[in-house]
Amino acid sequence: MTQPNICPKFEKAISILSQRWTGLVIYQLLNGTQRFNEIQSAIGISGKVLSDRLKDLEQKGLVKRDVIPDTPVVIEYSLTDKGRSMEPILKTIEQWALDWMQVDETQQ
Amino acid sequence: MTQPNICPKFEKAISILSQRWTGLVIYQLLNGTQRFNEIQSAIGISGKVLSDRLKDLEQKGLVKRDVIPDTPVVIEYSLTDKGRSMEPILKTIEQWALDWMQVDETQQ
DNA sequence: ATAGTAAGTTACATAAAGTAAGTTAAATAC
DNA sequence: GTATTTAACTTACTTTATGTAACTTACTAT
Repeated sequence: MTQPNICPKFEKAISILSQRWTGLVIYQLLNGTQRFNEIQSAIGISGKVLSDRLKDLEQKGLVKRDVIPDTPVVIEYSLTDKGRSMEPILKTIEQWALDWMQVDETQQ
Repeated sequence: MTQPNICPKFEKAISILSQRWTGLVIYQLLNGTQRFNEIQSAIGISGKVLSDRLKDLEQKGLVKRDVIPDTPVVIEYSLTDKGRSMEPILKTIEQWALDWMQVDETQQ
């Protein structure tokens, strides 16, 4: 047996979540529509990687990018239905974190 | 605002899950105790990275490594209680995958 | 003796992420 | 009206993570 035997849908889902920052970006957008710099300062991601992630998430249909023709132009990011459907996943992780994670310096 | 304002426990939890392969390794071990090569061939991970991940998960208290003094020696990996406590997370992801993921070549 | 298996490790190559400076366009600030 | 600031990125470069393939060690089977 050299071929993986994992459900391809599950594999795809977990490959999304296991990309660094993706979970945090979606978690952050669960709070509602936000602008680039808001997301960036909220989660402490670099502009370059946030830009990558947002493009990727948009392309995957999880995030919507809206250009508001204000002056100057404003760009708003929000979750699509598909994006919002990940809420139970993030909430389950949140609960697990509260139950099992301890924050101290001596343990990584 | 330049500092992140995310709950540190949540951040820690999601940093575990957003490390490539970690979710799949735990998911795989939900099926019960397994040996190195079993995990490797089941999920299609390289020996090097699996070795890294198992050490890491052991150090985080999620995975237990048992040396069975058979001849030749057998090494078994299994989840600790803490590791098994991630089951709801993985199951939620699994359900989401069934509901929302489509597997085809035209979409990434 | 020779080959095979389990559980890794090592050396090297490629890809992803981080850092910091630069870009564009419009909006104040002086 | 020139100079600075802000938003939303992009570019160039460095560091870290991951992948690939060959090697190791200890035992077993042929």
